[in-house]
Amino acid sequence: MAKDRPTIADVAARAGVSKGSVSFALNGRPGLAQATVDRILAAADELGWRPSNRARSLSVSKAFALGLVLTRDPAVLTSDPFFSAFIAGVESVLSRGGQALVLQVVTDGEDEVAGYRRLARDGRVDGVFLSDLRHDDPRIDLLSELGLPAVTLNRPVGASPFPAVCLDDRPGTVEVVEHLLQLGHRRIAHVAGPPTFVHATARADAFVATLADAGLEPAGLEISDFTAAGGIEATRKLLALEQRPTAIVYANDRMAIAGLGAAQQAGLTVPDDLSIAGFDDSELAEFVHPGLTTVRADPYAFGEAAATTLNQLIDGSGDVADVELPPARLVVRRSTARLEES
Amino acid sequence: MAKDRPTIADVAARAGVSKGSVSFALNGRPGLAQATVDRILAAADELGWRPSNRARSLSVSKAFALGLVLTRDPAVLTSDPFFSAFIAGVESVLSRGGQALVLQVVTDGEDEVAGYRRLARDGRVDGVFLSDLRHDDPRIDLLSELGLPAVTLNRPVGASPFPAVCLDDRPGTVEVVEHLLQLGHRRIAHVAGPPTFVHATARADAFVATLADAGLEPAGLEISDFTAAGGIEATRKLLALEQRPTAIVYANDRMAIAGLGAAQQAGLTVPDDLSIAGFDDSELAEFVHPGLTTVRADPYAFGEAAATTLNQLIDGSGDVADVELPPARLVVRRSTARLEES
DNA sequence: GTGATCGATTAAACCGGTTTAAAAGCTCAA
DNA sequence: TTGAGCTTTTAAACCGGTTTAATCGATCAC
Repeated sequence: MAKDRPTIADVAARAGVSKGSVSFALNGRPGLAQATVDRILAAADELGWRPSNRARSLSVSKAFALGLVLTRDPAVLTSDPFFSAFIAGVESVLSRGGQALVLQVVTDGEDEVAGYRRLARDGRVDGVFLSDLRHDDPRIDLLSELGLPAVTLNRPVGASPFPAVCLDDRPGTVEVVEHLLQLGHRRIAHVAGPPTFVHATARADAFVATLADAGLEPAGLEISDFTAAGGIEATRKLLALEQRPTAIVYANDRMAIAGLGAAQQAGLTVPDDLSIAGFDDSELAEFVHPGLTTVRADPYAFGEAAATTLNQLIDGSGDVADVELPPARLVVRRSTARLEES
Repeated sequence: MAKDRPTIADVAARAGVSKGSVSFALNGRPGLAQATVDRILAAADELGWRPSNRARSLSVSKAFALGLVLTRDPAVLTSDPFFSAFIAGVESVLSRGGQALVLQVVTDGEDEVAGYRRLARDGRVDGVFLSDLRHDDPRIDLLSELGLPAVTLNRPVGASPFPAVCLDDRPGTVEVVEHLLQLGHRRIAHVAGPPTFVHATARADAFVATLADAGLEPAGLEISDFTAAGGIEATRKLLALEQRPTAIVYANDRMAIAGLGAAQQAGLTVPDDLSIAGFDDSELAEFVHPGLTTVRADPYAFGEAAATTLNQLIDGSGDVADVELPPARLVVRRSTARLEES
């Protein structure tokens, strides 16, 4: 009943030409008479012909798909608000072009390497996105070795053979700190992400540098892990300091929201006793109490740009330039306030 | 340099047999002498041969991939904690078997239909997961029409030609309500998800039924939308009631956490003035202040079971039975407390 | 010794496209 | 009239597997 879809041979028969001519016509190759091309296109249209990308895959050795490997600890049901929007952005590019996105969620570093190897070995994808860049990221060498094209989300620290699509974290961080300084804060602490991650150190460095520009030192610098649990712990440590900070800047919203809870549990009122700022502008940020001052990027646009760039690299006409996206910007809500003289 | 990978012809040459024999040996087909099979397998092993699933795809008309289409509003950078763990579970099954997961994140109903059509038309996947079931879900007919095998996550309300993998929401909801009743609450309200969703009504129905069993009526029933913003609004309405509820049960954590913020903003202390419970046990649930009483499922196992079942359906030997997973269970934290007589 | 039977193996077709090399048709010059 | 030089078209090989039908060789009955 589900009548077989027409193949290129059916189109050829209907147009009264050979398979080869049909292929030429469909791919816009020169060398065919215009009249013939028109006839073939009409025939294809009438039959409702669609290319089989299985067949195309085999003959042109392409997968017509891009890959994303996310390394996440499933015990912590972590789910970045970043990625659903990012993926939607990627999708918007792939759906034109008839490409697909292959996703892998793996739980540790070993699986991660295995995941990329598998994508390459099975020829599942024509290229991959490299997210959550780490210092001396082993994936860069791995992908070079595998010969798998890639685009890095933000710029790795060392040399990289891959184009980078960048959304700079630092201006947002600078804005947060300057915002707090303007509110009169002088004892400002930072809860950073794991220093293995480039974006964690970038934010921490921007934090320290901005304070330094104002002639200040961090009132505390806790290295944490981007999780809510880590945020709680780091916050407790900071609040236990002799000179308690009057403001804490977190490297992501998850830690900030957890830290907000920790501060409240410790009997502090936010923002009266303590100002708090996050990073990401996750959905909840707006709706916790008090609303979280944070930094907002545009992950959807990030996804679009990354997909476009990766496709350019794969279609491979020459070098592909890095792309610079508008940086994340400060969003002020109620969790930060003018320092009360006490 | 990147020497071409060995093909089945190379293996055949090395083992001194024909291509066909190699194919038989590798697929464990009977009819070959054991000695020959051993020789072929050894040759394949020595050459490091791996099947090309592009070629296999073409000749057996299978994609060796499963699909998941998520409909999410990217403006609300919603990201279910459910799905990253679910996907990791799916992945754990697919990685054995050499399959891949194709993910689409779409932003509205039209794109959703187009997404499934595209997956089917392009032969991208051999089957799909049907999540976030709706009443009279149009996707069931759509997929039947497309002839795309599917597994539903939980059971649709009407007839369905597809096997269902079920993780019952209701026992958890019943437990929440009973927990609150035991704490002495009598005015308990519910913030439900959109009634189009089966799981939203399932939770709401279980809520109402459990109260009814105790001879009570809901102290309020707000229909919301699973978002934080919706949770805020619903909470405000409930708190404005003449007879304010002493406890609110939310259909998910996101609304509950937002509701928590709203209650605090309204000057209430949770749980002293108001008990609050969520659903999902998202990461933040444990770390907001006070820690959120909620209901926890095992989305990783859900993913495993769904993938296994879908594969059984695709490999298609006979009917596939529905799968019943252990239901979600109550997790008690600090956001619910004994009702203080006032 | 001949033919039937059966197990092991192979050649070739096939999946649905792309691509190459050759052929066919046409124009034009010598 | 021949053929050189184009443009247009086609046949066939190819991508790397699977599958079918045929073949080969050995065993067995008669």
